[in-house]
Amino acid sequence: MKQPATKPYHHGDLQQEILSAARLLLEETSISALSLRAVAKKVGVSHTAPYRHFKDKESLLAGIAAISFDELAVKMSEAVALHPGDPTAQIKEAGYCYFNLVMANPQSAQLMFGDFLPCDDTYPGLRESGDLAFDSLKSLVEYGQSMGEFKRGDIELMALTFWSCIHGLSLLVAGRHVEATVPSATDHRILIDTVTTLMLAGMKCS
Amino acid sequence: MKQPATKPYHHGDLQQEILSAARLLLEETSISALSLRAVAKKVGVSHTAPYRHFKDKESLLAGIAAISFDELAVKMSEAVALHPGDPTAQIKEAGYCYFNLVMANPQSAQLMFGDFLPCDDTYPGLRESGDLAFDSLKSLVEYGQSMGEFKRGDIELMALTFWSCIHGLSLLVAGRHVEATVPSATDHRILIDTVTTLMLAGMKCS
DNA sequence: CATTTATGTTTACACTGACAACATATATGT
DNA sequence: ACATATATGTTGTCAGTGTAAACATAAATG
Repeated sequence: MKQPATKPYHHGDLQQEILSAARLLLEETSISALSLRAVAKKVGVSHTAPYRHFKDKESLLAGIAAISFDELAVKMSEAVALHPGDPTAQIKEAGYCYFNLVMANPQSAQLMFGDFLPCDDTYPGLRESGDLAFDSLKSLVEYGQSMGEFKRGDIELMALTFWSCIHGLSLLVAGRHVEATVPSATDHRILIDTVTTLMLAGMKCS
Repeated sequence: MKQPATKPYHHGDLQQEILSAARLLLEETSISALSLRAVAKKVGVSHTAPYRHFKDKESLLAGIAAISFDELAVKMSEAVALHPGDPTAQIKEAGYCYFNLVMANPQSAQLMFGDFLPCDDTYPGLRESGDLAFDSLKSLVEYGQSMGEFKRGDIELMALTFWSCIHGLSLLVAGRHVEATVPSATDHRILIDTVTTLMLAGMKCS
C-alpha cells in the first residue's frame, strides 16, 4: 500500500523484489498455484514477510496486475508512435501489441481480465490503468474519424468492438483454443493482421 | 471416467449429484475457492467420496466444463433455428446466446476458456465439445456466403473473427471491465446488436 | 453362495493463507 | 544525544485444503 520512495530498512526494496519474484513464479505456474510461501522462499525471507507489504494474496495479485496494465499502456503508446498519421496502422499495431503481451504473459492476462480481482475501487490503481488503455484506444478511433479514414459513429462502441475482437482473439489463442480448430492460425502476425483487417473493413471509409 | 448407465450402488447417481452441486457452488464462489470438501458436504458424503468418481479436482472441473460446452452447443443451435434462412439474424442470435451463457455462468466461462484445464487430449470430451461449437459457427458463415449475404473469404478466419469479437465482448462485460468505461453498455441486448452489426458490416455484401 | 469389484469412510499428511506474539532496525521528537 | 514510536522481519500456530492409504460395505458376477 505504501511506497516510501526512500530506500527501506532491512532488505533493500523488498516490496519490489516480492513483486518481481511473484511475477516470475506466476508465469511458471498459475494463479491458484502461486504460493506466497514460495515467493517468500525465492526472495529469501520468512514465509510471512510478504504480509508486511501486501494485506493478503489478492493484494499481491492486484499489484502484479497493476504493473502489467502499466506495461500494456506503455507498449501500446510506443506502438502507436511507430505509425504517425496512419490511424489504421496504429490501431493494428496496438492490437498486435495487446496480443503479444497476452501471449507472453498468459497468467498475468488471466489476472488482469479474469474474475480474480474485484473491479470496484478496492485497488484504485487497477481501474485507472485499465481506463487509461481504453481511453487511448478511443483516441485512436477519434483520430481516424477526424482524418476521414474511419466512418463516423459512436466512438466508444467502435473502440469497444475493436477491443473485444483483439481481446477475444488473444485469449482464445493464448488458451490454445484456436490452434486445434484453425490450422491457419499458426503464424500469429498474419493472423492478427487478417482478423483486424476483416473487422476494420466495416469501419473504414471506402 | 465411467458412467455405467445403470443405476449405481449406494447413493443413487453420486457422480451427477456431485457435478450438479459443484456447478452451483462454483458460481457462488470461484474456481480456486471451490472446495471438493464443500461439494462433498453439500451432497452429504464423506470428503473423499468424490475421488471415486473424479481423479482429482481438475478432473471434476473438466466435467463441469464439458457440461457447459454441451449446454452452449444446444442453446446455440436452438438460437440458429429461430431464424431459418436469415444468416445474419442467425449469427447475431448465436452471439447473443454465447454472451448470455457467459453472463449467467461467469465462473463456468472462466473454466471453459481460461487457462485452468489443459487443452490437449487429457479430457477428450472437452475438445470435441469446443470444436463442435466452432464447426457450427463455420457452417453459419458458409451458409451466409452461399446465400450471397456474406462476402467470399476464408471461412475459418471469418468465423474466428466473429468468435473472437463475441468472446471478448462477453468476457469483458462479464468481468465488469466495460461498465465503468462504456456507459452505453448497460443494455446488453442493444450492446450486442450494435457490436455485431459493426463487425458484420465489413463482411456483408452491400 | 463365494468372490470380485465398485463404491464410500476413516485416518493421516503435507501444504497453504493468515493471524498473533515477538524481535529488531530505522525514523522521529524532544 | 537519547528515548520513543514505527516500520519491518521472524517464529509459532491454526484451520482449511487436496489427496493418498487403509479399511469397510454393498452390489455385481461367476
